[in-house]
This record gives sequence, structure tokens and C-alpha cells, in this order.
Amino acid sequence: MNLWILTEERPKKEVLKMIFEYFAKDQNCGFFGDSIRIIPLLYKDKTFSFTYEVIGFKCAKVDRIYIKTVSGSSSFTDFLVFYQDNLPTVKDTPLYAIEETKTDDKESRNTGVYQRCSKFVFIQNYYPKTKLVMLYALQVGQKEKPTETYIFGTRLLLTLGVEILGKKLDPNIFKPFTSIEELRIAKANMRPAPAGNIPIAINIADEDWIQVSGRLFKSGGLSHDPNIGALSIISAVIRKLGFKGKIEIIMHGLEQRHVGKTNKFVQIANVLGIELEGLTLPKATLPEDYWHYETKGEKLGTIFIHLVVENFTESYSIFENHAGCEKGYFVTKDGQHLALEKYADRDAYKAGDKNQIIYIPDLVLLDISETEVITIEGKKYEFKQNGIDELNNYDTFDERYLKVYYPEFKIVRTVVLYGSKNEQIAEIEVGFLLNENGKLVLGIKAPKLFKRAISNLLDYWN
DNA sequence: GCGCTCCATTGTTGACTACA
DNA sequence: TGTAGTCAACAATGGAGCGC
Repeated sequence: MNLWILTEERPKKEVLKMIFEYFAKDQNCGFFGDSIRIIPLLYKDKTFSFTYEVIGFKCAKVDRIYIKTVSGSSSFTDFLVFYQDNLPTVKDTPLYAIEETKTDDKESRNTGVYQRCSKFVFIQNYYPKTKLVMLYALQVGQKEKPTETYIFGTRLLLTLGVEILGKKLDPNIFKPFTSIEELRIAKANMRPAPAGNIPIAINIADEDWIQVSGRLFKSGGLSHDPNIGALSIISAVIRKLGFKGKIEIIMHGLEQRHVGKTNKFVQIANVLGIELEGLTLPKATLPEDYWHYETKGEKLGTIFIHLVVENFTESYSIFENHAGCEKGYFVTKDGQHLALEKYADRDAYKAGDKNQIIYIPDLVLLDISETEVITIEGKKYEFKQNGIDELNNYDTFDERYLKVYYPEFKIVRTVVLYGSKNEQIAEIEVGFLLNENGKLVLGIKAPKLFKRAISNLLDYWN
């Protein structure tokens, strides 16, 4: 059978390797292969099939390994792994749902721990039999002593049946909760919140009624992300431990007009049977499908060019700006990872000067043999002109990073597009177009790195 | 333009440490 | 043992992007 890996992001080799090793261990089969390669599958007419194959990993129980780019309808785990012969559909059950994190414990406040929890609660509505895995990918020296919040959050995950990978956990501390009373005491013994804050606390009112306090109101609605996660998973764990009575969220700060049917927490509350103090919970239904294959997004283009460059040339990326606002790091020559500044002058920005935002590109590739850095803006074809315009915004980025850390490199700015049925590009600012038929179109003045990468890819398939 | 999601930083204060 | 200074842990809030 084949392994199918569905993801919203660019698949990273280190993470794939961890997934394969986990599979081999979980399925009790031998494997070998240390250096893997990600290959775009081309049809005979040299168009892209929108499927990648991973080579270099061998396992007795796996014929082929494929990667497809997808989009989640609501919150989506980073990877779904299917073990089957045919292309997965939403009706198939994934073997694993994997959430990858690079949050180290230095940042383990409420956000790092709780915000990810709601994904695991959410996916159980669709795939209750799928094994849930939390994967710690970036091992930058584990902190000696985990925080109480971190311990509490991890124990909640363990109780839900989530497996933790890539991290050593002391089994004496990190163990699933076995009773609701144990859960209540664990939270009650943590350090109290500052005065004026609403602490998360579990109150067993009577044998059919548990109250959990926690603020859910934020900036005009139900969008308090850390607590959406915390209260979801606490409630899910209370159910998992067998409680059938009333779970009531108190001190949430919401009014009736704030609770809409499309809100993620409202949906989870419907499924788990959670009530909100003083409010009527609207009947809400979940989006029908948990995911679909991505066919529109600009990332289809940038992920493609990135993978072709990294797998068919010696070059690699030194900066990657992820969708949303996940922290991206700028990589210096000696391998340092720098967190980028967001504003040229933070105070001026806060005072209302929006010009202080430092515009950052979607991707920066390093062409060592040509001594060029290639700054890439990704766009859908229909927004081609926006992409070209945005190329002018990177002066501050160049001054602060590229010219400082790669002074001898020539800076090339280019747009990478996805979409349309066009097979030519007139604009010299556009370096590459992947059209919706999978046609690979190089721009008139495409960076040499793109030409080399595409040429090597075509040679591979000849 | 609003609502929602996601990833992130910020504010407040308890706890610890060094020192007199 | 009292106190100033610093760090770290708790919850609150900021802000970008996307879909409608």
C-alpha cells in the first residue's frame, strides 16, 4: 500500500523523516533511507500532476509515498497521513493526524500550549479513529524544568490519547488524568493568575454539574484563542473521563450577540454538550468536509518552485514567510536563525504611522553558484499586478537583512504565479508561472536559478 | 468591512535571589 | 529577616490574512 501525506504547507524533509520513522515503528516494520528527496511527478507532456513523490525511504510495508497540498475547512492539523492504495478522499479515514510545532518551552505560556489543543478536539468530530500525534520538530535544547501550564496542557493531550513525539517526557510527571477530581486539583494547585484576570478553574458543583471558568470574549467577539483551546480540551477530557452531566463555562464575558453558528468554539460546544453561563447556545453544524484538495491558492506556485530548487539544485531557502503570521526565521551564512523585526520603528507604528511596517517577501532563495539572492513574491495569476507592485516594497528588508548578511550577493526580485490557463508571461517581473493545468512556464527574464532547477527537473523525467 | 482563525506579543504580579 | 531587583508564569490582548 502507499502512504499519502496531505498538508497545507511546504513539506520539510526533517519532518517527513520523523513521520516515516514513526510509521515504521508504529507498524513494526523495518526501514532504511537517510537522505530523502521530494520529486514533483510530471506527466508525459511535462505538465505537473500536482502530486509529489518522496524517494529515498524504503519500508517493507510501503510501496510509494505521495504528498498532496490541501486546505482545511476550519482548523486543520499540519499533516494527515493515509495508508492505502488509492488517492485519499475526505471519506477515507487517515491513519494519523499530526500537528507539528516548533514552539520551545521558553515560550510555553498559555498561547503555546493551549492554542493548538482545539485542533485535536475538532478533528475527532470527523475522524474519531485516527491516531493523534503532536510532533516537536525543532530541538533547540529542551528547557530543564517545564512550566506548570505546559505540564497541565500536555497531560490534557495525553488524556485525549494524543501521542507526543520528538520530546523526552518524564513519565512520572507527564501522565494522563485518571479522574475529574485529579484534573481539578492539578489546575487548582497551579500558580494563581494576576489580580483582575479570570483564572481557568474547574468547579465540581454537584455530581451532574461541572463549572469551568475562563474568559472567551476578546475584541468584540468569541475569539479568545488560548482559552478556546483550553476550555475545549478541558471539556473534552471531562467527557473522556466519563462525565455525562452538565458542563458549564462561567465568567466567559460573552453576550448573546457574540455567539454565532460558524464559530469554532460554538461548534465544539455543540458536539461536546457545553453550555455557556447565561446564554443560549445556538444549534450549529460543523462544516461537512474536514479538508479538500487545494486548487486555487498562490502557495501551489511557491511551494512548487521551492521544492524544485531544493531538490534539483544545490541551492536552498534562507527565508520563508508562512501563511498566516507564523514566525519565520532568516537564516544567516553560519546557520543562525534570526526572528525578523516587523516594524522599522515600533513606537512610530503604534502611534499610527503604517509606513513603519517592514514588508517581507514570501520566500528568499540563495543561488550560490551565481552569487544571487532571489526574493520571491507569490501570487495568484489574477493578482499578477499586485505582485509586481509589491516587489517595490522590499528596500527595508534588503537594507536590514540581505545586504547585511549576504553583502556579496546580487539581489534579484521576482514574482511567482499560480493559476490561469496561460502558457506565456509577458511581464519581465514574473519569473515563473505554474498554471492550473500544471504547465511550467518560465518568465522571459527568469532568475538563472529557476531555469537551472526546471531544466534539471525536466532532465530527470527524460 | 466584518467575522473568524491563527500565530504572536504584552501586562501584571508571584517567586526567587542577593544583600545588608 | 526585610527589601529591592529580576525573572518567570499566569491571563489578556494585538494584528495579519482570508472568506463572504
